[in-house]
Amino acid sequence: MREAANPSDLLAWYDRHARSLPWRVSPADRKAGAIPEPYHVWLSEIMLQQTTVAAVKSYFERFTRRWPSVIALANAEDAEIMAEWAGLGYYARARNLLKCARVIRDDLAGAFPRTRDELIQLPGVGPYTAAAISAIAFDAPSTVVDGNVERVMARLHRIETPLPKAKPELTAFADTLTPLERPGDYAQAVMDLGATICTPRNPACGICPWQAPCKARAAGITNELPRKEPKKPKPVRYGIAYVVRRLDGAWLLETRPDKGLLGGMLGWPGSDWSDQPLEAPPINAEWIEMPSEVRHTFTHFHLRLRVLFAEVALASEPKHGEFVAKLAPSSLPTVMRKVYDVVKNQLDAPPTQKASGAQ
DNA sequence: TAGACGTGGTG
DNA sequence: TCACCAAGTCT
Repeated sequence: MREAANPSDLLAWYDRHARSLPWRVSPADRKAGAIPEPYHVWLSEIMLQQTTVAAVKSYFERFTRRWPSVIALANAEDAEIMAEWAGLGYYARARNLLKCARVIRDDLAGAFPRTRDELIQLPGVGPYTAAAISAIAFDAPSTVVDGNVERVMARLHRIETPLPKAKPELTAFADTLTPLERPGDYAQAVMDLGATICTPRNPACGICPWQAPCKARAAGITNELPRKEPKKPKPVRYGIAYVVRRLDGAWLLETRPDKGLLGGMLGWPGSDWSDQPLEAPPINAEWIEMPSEVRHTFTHFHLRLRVLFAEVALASEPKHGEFVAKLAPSSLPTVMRKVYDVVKNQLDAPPTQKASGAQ
């Protein structure tokens, strides 16, 4: 007779195997009375939305070094935040991060709310993040349901309904397991289990603290769960990026509108990304097409960008955008940095023989 | 409610 | 090479 999954077994595993993360208070420190900074918990949770731990680490370090408190972050310029977020993706998160920080500064006396119901009203904070902050920062018995927890619950209970339809059922199962003791550690423990043991492919069932109660393991179908609805194919879109360098080395860039793709981020002027007619270049110039196009895949389409480059005189007046004297490529979203790289490589290449074959 | 919204690592 | 995937939210 199989025993039901026990939160204590998972917590005991977590005590031994918790990952050490820059924003985390270890189970040992927590038992000694340490409490995580709500600011750190909130910032890390926003960054971790649909984003891997490995990608988040350096961003978290840079943000907390530059803005040590939510007030400091609230006082930052929009452009500073967007530039520091560049490369992490889902830029609406950065815009909502600032909105949220300013709500906390202006309306909440600088303090994060403690309950799930209050937290979920903040910009950029949804059901998962509200539960995570209340559990991890305030040790409230909130049930966190992210992709990890969905996968763990689907396997533990052998839920064969495909996602996202199975979500309510999985949430209900997760709810029955959330303990009143150490709920903050428990929330992190389930997610660590999903990230390190109960992985999407080739889970390490042999060392799983919940292997005994796991129904998917008993049935030998761990690799098939959770089931998911088939994805729609991504269309290909085409466009042109116009890269203009002034003779003093300044680059012509524009800040994209807040709404939509790459909203609020710096980017090169360009055509729309579609099979539609092309927009006129942003300045009168002699255009040179770069030998390689830029390919980039977004969540819902593939993009192929032709890159046209021009060098212009100091007095040139662009039709739109503005010249940036000192461009930090790291402040560009990745697709725009790829465009920059193509131009930079071409400009740096030996003018005569580009295909030397050396090395 | 289903689609928009980024990116880098992985098998 | 390429589809899948990751600590989701918003509209």
